[in-house]
Amino acid sequence: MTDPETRYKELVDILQKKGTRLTSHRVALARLLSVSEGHPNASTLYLKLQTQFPTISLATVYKTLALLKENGEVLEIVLQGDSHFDGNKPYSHPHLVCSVCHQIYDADEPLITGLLEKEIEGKYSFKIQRHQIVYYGICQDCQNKTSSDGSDRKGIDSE
Amino acid sequence: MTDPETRYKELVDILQKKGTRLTSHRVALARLLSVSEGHPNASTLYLKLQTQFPTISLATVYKTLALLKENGEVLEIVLQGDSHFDGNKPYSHPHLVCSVCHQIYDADEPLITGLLEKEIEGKYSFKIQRHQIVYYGICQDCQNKTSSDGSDRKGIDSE
DNA sequence: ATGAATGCAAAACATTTGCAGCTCA
DNA sequence: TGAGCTGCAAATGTTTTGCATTCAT
Repeated sequence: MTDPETRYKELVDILQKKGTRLTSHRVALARLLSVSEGHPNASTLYLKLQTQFPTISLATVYKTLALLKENGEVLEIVLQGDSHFDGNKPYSHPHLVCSVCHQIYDADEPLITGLLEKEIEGKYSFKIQRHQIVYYGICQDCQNKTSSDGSDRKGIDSE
Repeated sequence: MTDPETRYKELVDILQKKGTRLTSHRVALARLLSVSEGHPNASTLYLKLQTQFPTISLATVYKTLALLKENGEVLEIVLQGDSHFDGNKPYSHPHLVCSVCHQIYDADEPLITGLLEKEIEGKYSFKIQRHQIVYYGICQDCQNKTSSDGSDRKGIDSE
């Protein structure tokens, strides 16, 4: 949607307007989130930040993610084992999780989603606030890797 | 779907046919799962079993749930904090989670689901194996409790 | 300068694991 | 009888918390 630079400024702006302090670590996490294309977890974000900010702590990463989430600027995807974070599309949307490589892909919200939610709200008298939709399966890359040439090719391809 | 008694026999049958041993604790968990209407987590199952089997351990509950899950007889619903289990409808289907009372409700799979999955499979070349769809919001009970008479009524109603 | 934010280490959880001993088949 | 199962306790891994110190404003 928005380019990383714009999104970065947006995130910093929001923190500023909320009256929270713009520490170097928060700014760095905002920048990292804005340029992240995947769906990193807290540890991954921490490790990446650590190269530039050797004193940053994992606790600060968690606290800053919580802060951004409270303000609706980060989407948390709760998976088995740990949570993953999206600071670029912080609204409910479906994800595809590959059972082989464990990569997480974004999916567009299908057009009928609105109708579907209306159906559920009517049928169960349930007021929907948000959703987490995850499809598990095999991604295109992993289908190609395992189908054509068979057998396992440890160490031949990139990880 | 099936009544508890039938489902209980089914579960025991499956364990038997798989060649695993029918220990008293496994049989008890099978029975408990078959009569459970909600979506208990491991601790809840453990606590309920403990009243009849004081020596049962939480580890055994986890191991037995894993065994049943491997055989496709239990559905695990991964939520923030812990997993919940359904031994009666062990196939992917949507759930509604109330943000107020944290109750988990079953939803029927909408009829268009098949089409939706075909759309995703085509668009992303992703081979879907299963899904976990969770809608978060306010359930009917909690809407009624908080809307009409306003304010909080601690201790007046049942928990 | 002062209160919010930080790093650290410890705590809090759910879940898993290793293993000696028990028990179902 | 003996492999599979069990309970126990310890280990694991993620996330949270308490608190003295630091730092943005």
